[in-house]
Amino acid sequence: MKTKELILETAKELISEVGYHKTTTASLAKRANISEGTIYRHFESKEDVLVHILKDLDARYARFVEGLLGQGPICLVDEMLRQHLAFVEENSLAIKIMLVTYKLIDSAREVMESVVARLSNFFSVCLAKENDNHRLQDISVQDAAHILLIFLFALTRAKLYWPDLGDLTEPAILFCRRGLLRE
Amino acid sequence: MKTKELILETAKELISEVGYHKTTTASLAKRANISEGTIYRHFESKEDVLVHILKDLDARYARFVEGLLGQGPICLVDEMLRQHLAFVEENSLAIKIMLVTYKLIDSAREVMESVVARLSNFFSVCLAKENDNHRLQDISVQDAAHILLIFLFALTRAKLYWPDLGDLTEPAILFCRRGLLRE
Amino acid sequence: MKTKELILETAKELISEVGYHKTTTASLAKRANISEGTIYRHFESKEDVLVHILKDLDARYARFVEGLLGQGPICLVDEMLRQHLAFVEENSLAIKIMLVTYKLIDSAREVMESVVARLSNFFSVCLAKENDNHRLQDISVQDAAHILLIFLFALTRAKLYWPDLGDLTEPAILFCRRGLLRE
Amino acid sequence: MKTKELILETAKELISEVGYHKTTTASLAKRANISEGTIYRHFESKEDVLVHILKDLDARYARFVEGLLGQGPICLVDEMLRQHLAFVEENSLAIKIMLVTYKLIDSAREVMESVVARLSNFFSVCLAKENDNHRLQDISVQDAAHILLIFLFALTRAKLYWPDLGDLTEPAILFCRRGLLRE
DNA sequence: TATGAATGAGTTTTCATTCAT
DNA sequence: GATGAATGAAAACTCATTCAT
Repeated sequence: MKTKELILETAKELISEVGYHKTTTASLAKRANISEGTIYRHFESKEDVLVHILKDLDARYARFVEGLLGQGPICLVDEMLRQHLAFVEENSLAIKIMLVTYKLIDSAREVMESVVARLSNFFSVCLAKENDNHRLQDISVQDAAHILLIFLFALTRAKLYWPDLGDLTEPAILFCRRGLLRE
Repeated sequence: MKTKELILETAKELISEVGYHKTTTASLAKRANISEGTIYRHFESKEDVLVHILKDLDARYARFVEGLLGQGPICLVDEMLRQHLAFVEENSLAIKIMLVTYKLIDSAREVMESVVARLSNFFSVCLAKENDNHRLQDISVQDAAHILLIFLFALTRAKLYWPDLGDLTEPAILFCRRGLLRE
Repeated sequence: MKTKELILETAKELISEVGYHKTTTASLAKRANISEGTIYRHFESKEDVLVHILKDLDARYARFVEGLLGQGPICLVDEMLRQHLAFVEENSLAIKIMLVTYKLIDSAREVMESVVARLSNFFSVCLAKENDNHRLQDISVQDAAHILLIFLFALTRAKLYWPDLGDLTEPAILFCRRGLLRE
Repeated sequence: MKTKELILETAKELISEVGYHKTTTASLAKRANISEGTIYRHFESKEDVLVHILKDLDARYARFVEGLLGQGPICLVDEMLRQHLAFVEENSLAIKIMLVTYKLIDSAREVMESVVARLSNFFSVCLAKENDNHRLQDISVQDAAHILLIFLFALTRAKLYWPDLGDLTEPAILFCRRGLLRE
């Protein structure tokens, strides 16, 4: 693994464990078995490390959504949620970081907004299709997209932060179908 | 206003605006028009200020839930969500603080867990009643409670952090009723 | 007890227990059940409290020496040491304070010097008498006085700080007599 | 000189001059011509600097005693005192610090106790030999060891803090021999 | 590229002292 | 005389960043 990647991976672990402010450049260097100075050979600042982690997440998510949309016309609520939660699982560390930093650090907020915009747009597209098929309950596509959006974040947080609640995926999918779609 | 309350109110503003770590005792003192030393006459440490804010929120929430449960046998999903969101509005600053600190500061996590336990218990009680009346869809009371729990937090976050999404209260209530209850 | 005395007595306890720097005006006020401001009604500063304690000790010691010298021509080494150690016991707190502060606080050093001068002079007078009676070993009166002086301080410290060593009074007196006097 | 040693040497000077509490990290850094932060690269805390000074003294003293005991069976009171006072002269700063801090700072007390234990044990061994040769006056070995112990500390303090008294080494040795040993 | 010692501005915290009541 | 809240200067300590090697 290249040094730069090593720093990023280590930072992901550390920040998701203890938070951005409690992750010091000293602790990061120690955990990665490099010197503090080396961090600054690869990144402009501590915040820059964070930005790289989040920008990378944003890019992965962009590819993920592209992949989903390219799969064809099928775009069911079930599938959408299931796949998203799989994405969450694969990118849990970076997502954890995004969710706790976007209110605290400006550069993180921008990335969060980009992800949210992409996600929101994706849901709108999918739900518009369902609406065309008259499968949507009487709710505006936009409201439905927003509700789906925040509900997905809720599930994400449940998965990442409250694993004690158990795996809510299946009942949640059922709940969403009933809540949004006609039989 | 007593100095102690002044400090707490100012801290609520400041922390909810810029976060706990960026709120320094110096900035807090300046905003409250007191000296830094005065903070330490009333609180043991900076973290103690945070704990007071959150413990106070926990107490308010306990009273709120007690009030709801005391209102009588009526305990509909509609009402539950509406009242909770009103509570959120009235305590928006402290709730914002709780939501961004509970993953970062141990003492905040404890308060969060207390609030969640109370809320979860409340939802279980309410949904058990709906279940007795055979109004609950085929979903376990516990799963339903958990889903309601995380969805309420999602709505709270939407209200506090993403006001651009507009007021989702009514569509969200409809969504929940459809998702959880029979006609 | 007058407030001023109460403060002095409490300060003696506290300073001899934890030292001058760790004795804060807040802890002193709390232990004495008065307010911090009250200390400043009776003393100019925290150091002034210390000075009063030590000046008082100095005065007591002056009276003590006067008493000894007034007792008549008898002035044996035995008696001198025994009486001094009794004085130490009666004024243990203030002496403890003097012994740990005289190197650290200027005003304390002055008092210590006064006590030492008085003590040294007293020993010189006594030993000069012994010398006139040809009871002193071949050692100058001054050297003998100095040795007695530092040995007395050593015994004092042993009594106050190393009680585990047991009561060394009697063997110490024997040691001194053998060391300084002819049979 | 390495920075760590520079800090230790400077701290020795400063603390022995003005005391531990009046030695601030700022004054230490200034005197050593380094920044305050540098102190904390080499030591965990201000107290840790003190502990290093005292632990180092303890180690030196251990080596010194080992050296003395290894010199062979000769172990006369004269020699013992003379050598110890030479040790005091060579380590005057650290010893000064130990003598004024051991009542005030817990970690210093521990080191003092270690030194005292070593010293006490050493004196017991030596005096037991003198006793075997029937050279000891009628005094228990333990009492004699304790008296020698406190008398040595008295001489140490005289040397370090009351140089005005002149060099008492020779009369003090004579005094001890007469006080403890038979002709 | 990598190091790691050094920096210094910034942070929390302490505490003797003051002063309006 | 007594109070105790408020002060502010100074203390210990932290940490992102730099730079000579």
